[in-house]
Amino acid sequence: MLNLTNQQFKVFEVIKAHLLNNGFPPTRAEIAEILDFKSVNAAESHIKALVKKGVIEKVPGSSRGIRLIDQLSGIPLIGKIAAGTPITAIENVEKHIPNNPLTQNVDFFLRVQGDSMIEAGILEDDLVGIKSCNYAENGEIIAARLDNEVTLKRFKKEGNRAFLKPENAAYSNIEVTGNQDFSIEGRAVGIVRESIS
Amino acid sequence: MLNLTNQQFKVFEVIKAHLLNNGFPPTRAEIAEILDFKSVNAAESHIKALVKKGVIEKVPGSSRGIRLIDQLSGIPLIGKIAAGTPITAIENVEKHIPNNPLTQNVDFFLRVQGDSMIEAGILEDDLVGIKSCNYAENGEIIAARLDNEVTLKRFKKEGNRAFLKPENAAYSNIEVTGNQDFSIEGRAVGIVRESIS
DNA sequence: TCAATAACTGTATATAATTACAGTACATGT
DNA sequence: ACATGTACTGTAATTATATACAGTTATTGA
Repeated sequence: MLNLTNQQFKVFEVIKAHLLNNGFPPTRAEIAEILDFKSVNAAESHIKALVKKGVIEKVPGSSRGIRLIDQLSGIPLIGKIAAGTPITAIENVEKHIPNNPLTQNVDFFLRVQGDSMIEAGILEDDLVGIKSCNYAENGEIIAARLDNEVTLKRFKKEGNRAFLKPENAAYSNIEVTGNQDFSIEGRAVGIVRESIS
Repeated sequence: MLNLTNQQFKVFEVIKAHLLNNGFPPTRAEIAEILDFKSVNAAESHIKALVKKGVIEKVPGSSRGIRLIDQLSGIPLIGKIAAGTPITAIENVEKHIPNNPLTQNVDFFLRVQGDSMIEAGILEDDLVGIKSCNYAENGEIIAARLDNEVTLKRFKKEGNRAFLKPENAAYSNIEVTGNQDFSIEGRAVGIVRESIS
């Protein structure tokens, strides 16, 4: 999204706002009027610049033929986590998913690897919606980082010991000790399954 | 949504699809071309009818000046099914969920009641995305209507017998016989879980 | 049987909109 | 010093689009 000049950003915002308020993109003349340009061509050349910079798309010959590329809005989907990177670092982002009412509490999605949570109804390749936080209540399903791997497990305290508990009888509990590099990335608040078999 | 004639509904669907695919509404000419009308005025008069019936809004003088009236866009979420009604009948619709790329193949969502599919990772209160169809391949998870109740089960053929198979050892298979009022509403193509416990 | 509505074709026109071209002015990096 | 980019004004042509009007055919409820 960067590289945009002030004016280009304003034009981008006008397009976005018009879409939100009206349900369709503005014309050059409408952009010019809103930003008080005296020539429609001012809008036109800003649009060309925005296309060049990859933040919008044009449909030539079509009235109002403007599409936002808007890759940076929406909720990031985290694929594999590169060692040593913050979880939402750009290199970890597989794609972005537009916001919608079903995902209002979700900060990012994690794609599930493996079947360790199968008994909680969470299958491989499911997208787990995660709300960022750095603590967890007993019994919550959380995304935790253990020695630079992010894993989804149920968090259990027993006395003064803490465990990451898979929901699959085939796996055993992982005890969290001071020897490990342990941190909580967030708690699971939803699931999206894109295909069913 | 009712009160719409078949053709009016088609026009409405074309507008919705165009918005989803292109980010802006279609022109009269585009609607006419898609639906194979030879006159743009066919589209125009359907639009007028849709406005009259309150499902779209027009911005006079504006190219592509069509807005969907909110509630009817998006994907219907079906709660309880009233006996004897078509599944997507308006009285069955709990709310509408905005379209998004994760739900591109979904015609409607069903809210899961009960735990009969728990071993397939489908839990109570999950929203199951359904793609409408009236047949099923062996082994697919389908939404089927049996004597005016809609149920989600795995469809199994064995020889010339057909079964609806729960994915929960506590339940037993249901055989589909000619004595029942049986029909297939669609097949499951996705899951959304709004909360996790 | 009449009026109303649906569902179109076909023609026409005013206006909405894109887009090219010709300028001006200023800033920046090479 | 010069090309390149930003940021506009102004004009104009072509095309895209909305929308009115005049018909036709078929269906439906009063």
